[in-house]
Amino acid sequence: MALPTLSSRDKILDVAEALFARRGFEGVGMREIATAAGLGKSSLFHHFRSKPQLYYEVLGRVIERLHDRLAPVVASHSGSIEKLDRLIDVLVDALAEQPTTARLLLRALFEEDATAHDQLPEAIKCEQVLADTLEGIQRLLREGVDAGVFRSVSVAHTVQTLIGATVYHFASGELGDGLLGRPLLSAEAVSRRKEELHNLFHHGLVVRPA
Amino acid sequence: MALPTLSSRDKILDVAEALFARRGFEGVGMREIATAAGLGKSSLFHHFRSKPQLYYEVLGRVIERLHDRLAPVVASHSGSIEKLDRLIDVLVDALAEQPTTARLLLRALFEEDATAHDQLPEAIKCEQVLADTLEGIQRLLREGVDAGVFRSVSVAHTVQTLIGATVYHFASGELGDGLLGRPLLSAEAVSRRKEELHNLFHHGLVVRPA
DNA sequence: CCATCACCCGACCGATCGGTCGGTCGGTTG
DNA sequence: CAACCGACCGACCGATCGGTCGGGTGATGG
Repeated sequence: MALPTLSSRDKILDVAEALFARRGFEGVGMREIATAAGLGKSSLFHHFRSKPQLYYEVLGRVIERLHDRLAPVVASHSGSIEKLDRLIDVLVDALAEQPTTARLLLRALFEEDATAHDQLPEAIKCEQVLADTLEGIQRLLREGVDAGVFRSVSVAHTVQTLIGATVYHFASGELGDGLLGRPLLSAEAVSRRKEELHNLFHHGLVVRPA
Repeated sequence: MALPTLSSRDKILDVAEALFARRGFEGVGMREIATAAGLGKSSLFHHFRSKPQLYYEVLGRVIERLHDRLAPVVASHSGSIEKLDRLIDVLVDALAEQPTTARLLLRALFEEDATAHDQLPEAIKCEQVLADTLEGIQRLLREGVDAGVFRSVSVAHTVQTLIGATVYHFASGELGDGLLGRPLLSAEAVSRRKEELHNLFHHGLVVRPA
């Protein structure tokens, strides 16, 4: 475990990410973040202008991490089915590796900005990268529909289904099959989830009558 | 619009439901709820013991409303496929009719209880009814799998997919197809969503090669 | 006519919120 | 040596948090 004495700024971002993921923007105080990072509260404001700015910096990191993994998939030159399968795999992998991602992303996707933080440059960039990522997925689906490989669907609806089925799955308790409560992010569980989604999108749930 | 001068208690519950759905437990103050209900803050504490108690009373109403609509479906004596279809229809209808339901439910499903509210009797009842509802859906799926009508799946995973695909859809902005931003809860949009889900679970997304 | 009651309110409480201020410390620079 | 610097901190600010308290009001009923 090489701990290269990571800078205070990164340390703050890390603990803030964990806390915001768990309890949301309003549920976490700056003092709590500071003590969790081993600093005084005032020191946070040396590195970040305000609480919203810190929040969106955290969120931006998360969204960008995800974007960087998804972008090559949607930009690749394979067939629509393989692209969809790879998208599911990469998405599930990314969400499983960092448990904070799903929760922060889910909050970002459905939560309203109580106070108008939208003018923050960090918030604007977040929204931009996120929109870009989602639009990439839409394009992937649209291509498949145009090529006749996918059924004619509302791609917007399908994206939401895909997001809901993945992000929500990892954001919620991940109850697992029989092993209630256990964290259960084993490689086996992850590949099981991928298989479920592959099958659902390939064949649906209902067994073919013939 | 018959306004039967609904009791202050119900008025409080209504406005609190709307506010909690929008900004979550931590994001809403008692004073805001009070003024929105046309009362003084102290009056809230005449009807409800504490803020968590009010929150879980709100949540309980929502969950029970949903439970009451879903229970007859899972208890009915039709085939698994029809049951699934009806489940989707009823679920989508319920979420579309009251936009607060999806958001409150989503929060309840994935948010952690920051402070241990779990000892509240209202919270316990919430969790009970919710667990009962989810278990009913699991039973529905399990029956279908046992009867060979559904593919062999992890029913827990499938429930989460179903929840994610419906609850998340209505909790998020519901961007709609091309009409960005518009509320768009028209009957047409709702039945479109049902159709998408029916098709997904019946056939998947990929067009059959033969 | 008076007691009771549900209902409602303004004033207030201690705690905590995000954020500021003045200042200390250790490490470059010249 | 002095001058400067980023990192950090304790003390403090006004505002707001959930919650309490005592008292007011209007309808009810003996």
